[in-house]
Amino acid sequence: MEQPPWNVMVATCPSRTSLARIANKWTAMIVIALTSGRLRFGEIRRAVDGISGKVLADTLRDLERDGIVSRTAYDEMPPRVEYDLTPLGRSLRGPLTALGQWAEAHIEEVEASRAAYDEKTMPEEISTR
Amino acid sequence: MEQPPWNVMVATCPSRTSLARIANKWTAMIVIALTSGRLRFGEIRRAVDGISGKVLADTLRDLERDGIVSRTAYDEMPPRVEYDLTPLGRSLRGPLTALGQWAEAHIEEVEASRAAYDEKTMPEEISTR
DNA sequence: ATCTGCGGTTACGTTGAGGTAACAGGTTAC
DNA sequence: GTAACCTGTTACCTCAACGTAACCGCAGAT
Repeated sequence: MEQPPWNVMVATCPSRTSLARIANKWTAMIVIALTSGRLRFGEIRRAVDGISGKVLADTLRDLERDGIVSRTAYDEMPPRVEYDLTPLGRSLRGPLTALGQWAEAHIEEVEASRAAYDEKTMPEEISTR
Repeated sequence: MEQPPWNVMVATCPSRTSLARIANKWTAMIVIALTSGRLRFGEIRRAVDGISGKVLADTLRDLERDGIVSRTAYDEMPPRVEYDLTPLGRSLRGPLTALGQWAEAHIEEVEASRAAYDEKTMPEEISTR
């Protein structure tokens, strides 16, 4: 395999648009949700607590367009559509679940750091306890 | 290690704010840039091509607040400030560099998928109606 | 001394992401 | 029949992220 000329650190490189798509909280949560298998729209919406229908629809469309997620619409009534990770999308599970687990594992450290930072930079007013 | 009660899939869980911070294109690129070692503000700005001074300053401040990046200001003239990954930040290098490499490695697949998607969904010409 | 240049930061205006709520359309209940 | 309901999508409006450009403070040049 040749070394590709693509470089996300170059502003005009197309790979940066791809990085922007995958380095995104909604993308991360949707991919994490789909890790356990294919899901319907409503199921993803319930799995990714707090996501609005619009954002979910938009993000899924972008992910489908980029070949990360597959969309299968069944012509029945009421309408049913199932989403799944493509092989390409499955290759993202590792890094993205790692980010999710990192956020959960280190939130206490992060919050402690935030408290120390705020204490140091802001005059002591609220909190103090 | 006990299993933490934190869960990024729950909208109100504090870990989600942390996920939002790290699942971000600017964060990813800055961490990638700092992977090779500590850098000054201007050096990061040159490394992360196209980032504006404001966004770089804001993102670095947030990363410092979260304990991911350390900031060392030298009291000399002209002013000099160096940024480095903390141990916590170093634990992000793996997943974030993986995302960067993914973007570079799969951009051709992604672009092909986009082209196919656009071809399929958009008619050749705009149907004037 | 004043002028110029650079590193880091901040004020302001614009754009685009995201939330709200209504919609399409078929199926069931009446 | 039609009225209510369910799934996925879309129109509209708000607000925060982002880029532009000016700013601040001092060193070195003139």
